[in-house]
Formats: sequence, structure tokens, C-alpha cells
Amino acid sequence: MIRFTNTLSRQVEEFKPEGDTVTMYVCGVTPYDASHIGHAMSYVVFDNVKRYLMWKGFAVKHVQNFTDIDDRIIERANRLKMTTDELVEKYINMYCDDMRDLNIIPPDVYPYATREVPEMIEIISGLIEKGYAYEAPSHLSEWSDVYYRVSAKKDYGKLSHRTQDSLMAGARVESGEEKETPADFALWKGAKKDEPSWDSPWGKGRPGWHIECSAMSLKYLGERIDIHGGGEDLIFPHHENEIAQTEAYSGAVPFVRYWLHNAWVKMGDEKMSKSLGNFITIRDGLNKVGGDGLRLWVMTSHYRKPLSFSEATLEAAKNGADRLRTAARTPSEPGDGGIDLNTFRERFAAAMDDDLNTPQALAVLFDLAKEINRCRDEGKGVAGAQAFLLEIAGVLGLKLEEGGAAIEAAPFVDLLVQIRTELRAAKQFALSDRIRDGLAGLSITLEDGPQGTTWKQD
RNA sequence: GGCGACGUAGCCAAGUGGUAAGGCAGGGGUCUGCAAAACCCCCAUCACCGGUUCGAAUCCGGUCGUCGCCUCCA
Repeated sequence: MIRFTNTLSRQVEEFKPEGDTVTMYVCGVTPYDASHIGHAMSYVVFDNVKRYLMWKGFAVKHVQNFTDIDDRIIERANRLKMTTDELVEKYINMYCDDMRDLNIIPPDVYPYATREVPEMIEIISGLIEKGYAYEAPSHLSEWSDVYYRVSAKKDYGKLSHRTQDSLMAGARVESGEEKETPADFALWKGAKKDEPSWDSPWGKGRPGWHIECSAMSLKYLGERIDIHGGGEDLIFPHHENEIAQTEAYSGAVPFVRYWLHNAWVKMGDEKMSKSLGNFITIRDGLNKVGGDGLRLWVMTSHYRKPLSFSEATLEAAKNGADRLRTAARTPSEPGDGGIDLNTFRERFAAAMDDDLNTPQALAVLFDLAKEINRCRDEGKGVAGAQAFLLEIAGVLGLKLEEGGAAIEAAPFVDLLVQIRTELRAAKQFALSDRIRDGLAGLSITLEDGPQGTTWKQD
């Protein structure tokens, strides 16, 4: 029985999808800059959700958007003297490269906000008809804005557990806006001079931030979806507003059955974020510790707890991944070594069932790795156990592959290793150590075992 | 001010009533020509105070400290 913490109820609930296929929507990025490892955390977490559901036999349909138009994109593009399309393309490509190297399974659909504008206009029009939204003049544009009328939906605030009164106090009104009340939010923004814009019943303009997710989830997944994921910082206002819009428009309640949110990455005591400038990019992280290392780093902490970043925690994750790789990939004879794999399978599943407890799941992998190593040391065949380790590591998105970049040089390395073996047989240790040290300087590590010498690239 | 989270060994981090998983680092062994890898052993009473209980890291009350959201944010 799989259980998830549902932000809506604040309870751990048994997961039961509504139909045969689990429908899952995850909030994507706004591609105006390189993604940092905080983003990596979120996408690794939801990739694990998806992989685990698939391992348990569920079919999963996963949709993730690109917010390819918003204030930051327009501002950045203007500054760099690029079009918004050029800017967006550059960072989407970078994002996709990052995801590939993190071994993230791509979503079934990757919709772009700018390609779904007619659908959004239809929803906004529907909301106006039903009295949930209103057109208002803008002082920043010759065209109108459209706002969602928060007071029209009684349960507004149910996700973030806030009352409408408390929201009024903190709400902000930009100069130039003509909202009925401060908590109302934009569905449509009238175009300012020289901004990208689309035609609409309210003149030229562009969609507000929240409406795209409503339009895309409705279009690709239907009125009611099983899982909606994202970072904890999206709970308010983004997801709160998304619920309000979507439920008001479709009438299907609840719009989302399980709301899952991951916590943030902290640098020291602070949240990693672009505005604080205290981030490192996914690419930097990948270069330092590789895809497995980064994923394992994310998984050492439960997804709903803040994840501590430091060079030391990242390095520890890399060393842990190396340990698993050695256990899984050191050649061995067929057999399970007498290890009770079913017990490990059950422990792994129990940990993952329990609100995706990856720290405990990892503990199972490390325990299994230790058993494999011990049995192999005793001369037992453990290839079957290794295959199982690779299987459950794969559920966590870990590949545990040997580095392959030196493949072209392999014949030369093999030759040196062979010569060194002969030198060692002749007790020419000074020379043989020179070969080992020299190769170490080229990131090739030699290991002398009972069956001869093996090597690997770091 | 409103809502919420957290404080477990040198570092990271599970565990939410029955006497502390796992990883990294460190120490001691085995193996090795020496290493490396691997294996074995060692390394915490859970911020503090009070309470409930046969029994609490785990429940209740309080104190101190840290952080997040409420504005763009994974």
C-alpha cells in the first residue's frame, strides 16, 4: 500500500488512483536562466515517484509545462537583446540536457504556455461568464487586465490553509492595477508597449502565470487528476490559485486528489534561490559528482525535509554511489550467494511505500551491497544478487555504470597493465608502482585482486 | 502579525511509545610486495526544563535556537 503526504489534508493518505492510468502533473521551469540544484531536487523527487509507481505496475501519464512567457523572460531577453523565443530555446535545451544527465524519464507531454493560449482564453471567458472573474482597465496598457475574483469561491485557501481575511492583509497591489480586492490575481495581463502579445476578447495581452497549468492539465489529463507535484514554495499562491481557477471552471472537485510538495535545498541556514544568488547549477553539480552522485545526494534526505547542500554532502553522495557501483559491477559468477533477495525486496518496497522514504530505501541498497561484497569475498557467485541490486537502484534512477570515457584508450591501458603484471612477477616494484601512479594521474585506478588486476576510470 | 517546518554522533540523515537504520569522515584489524577495493570491529541516549506512562528521541506543556511561505521562486 503506497502512502503519500497530501498537502491538501496535511495527512499521510493511502494512494489510490482514480483510473487505470495514474495522471500526474508536475510544475516545470521558467526557462530564463540555468537551472540550479534546487530544481534538480524537485525533478528527481517526482521522477522517483513516477519510477516507483511504474515498478509497482501502474501506468503513468506525466505532463510537465514550460512557462515560456513571463516578466522575467521578457526582462532578460530585453537586456540580452534577444527575442524571448531565442532566450527560451537556449535554456530549454540546457534544461533538457541537465535532465538527461540526471536520468530523468521525460514527461509524456512537455507543453509550452505560449502554444496553449486559445485554451487559456476559453477558460478565462468561462470564468467571467460564471462570475468568477472580471475585466478591469489597466493603467499600464491600452488593453484590459482580467482578474480572478477570490471572494467568489468560498473554499479559497484550502490548500495553503489560510483564510481569506489573512490573505487580504498581506496581498499586494501593483500600481496601475484596478483589482476589486488586493487578493485577486491576474488571469490575463493587458500588453504593455513592445511586449509579446496575443489577441483576446479583452484586446492584446498575455496569460497570467497560474492559468497555464489549469489549461494544460485540463487538456492533457482531464478535469480530475491523481497527482500534482511541485516545490513547496508553489503552494501559495500558485497552486492555491490553480485550484480556484480549475475547480470554478470545470466544477469537478477536487481538481487534484494528491498534492505532493518537496522542500527546498538549503545553503547553510538559508534557502537556495536565485534571488539570494547562493546557488550552484545542475551542470556544476553533474561535473563534480555525476548523475548518480547528484541523485543519491537528493535521496539521502526525505523529500519533505530541507536538503542540506555543502561540498562535503555532495562528495559523500558521490562516494556512496561509488560503493554501490563497485558492489553491483564487480564481475562475479552466477548465483544469489545465498542472500534472501525477497527480504530485501520487501524492505525496499516498505520504505518506498511509506511516503517515498528514500533514505530508508537507500539503507536497504547499502545493506544489500554489503551482503553482496561479503558473499563474493567468500567465493560465492553473486551475479543474480547484483542484478537485483541494479534493478532496485534503477527504481531510484541510479545507473551505477562504470565510467566509459576511456574506452578508446582501453587497449593501451590493458597493455600497460599487462607489462606491470610482468614487472610485479619479477618483483620490479619501483617500476610497477610508477605505472600505477602514472595512470592514477590520468584518472585510471588500478586494483590488484586474486584474479589479476582490474582498472577503472574515475 | 498569520500559516508551517525543524533542532538525533565530526558531517549528512532515518526512526514518532518498548531501550538509537544507513552513508560520508575517523580509529583498530584481515587481505596485499605496497596500495586500492572489500570484509571484521569501534565511534551518539536524541537542544533544554517539567509532565503523562511500567516504559519516551518518539505523547503533552513550557523555554531557547534555526528556517520556510505569506511578493517572482523547485
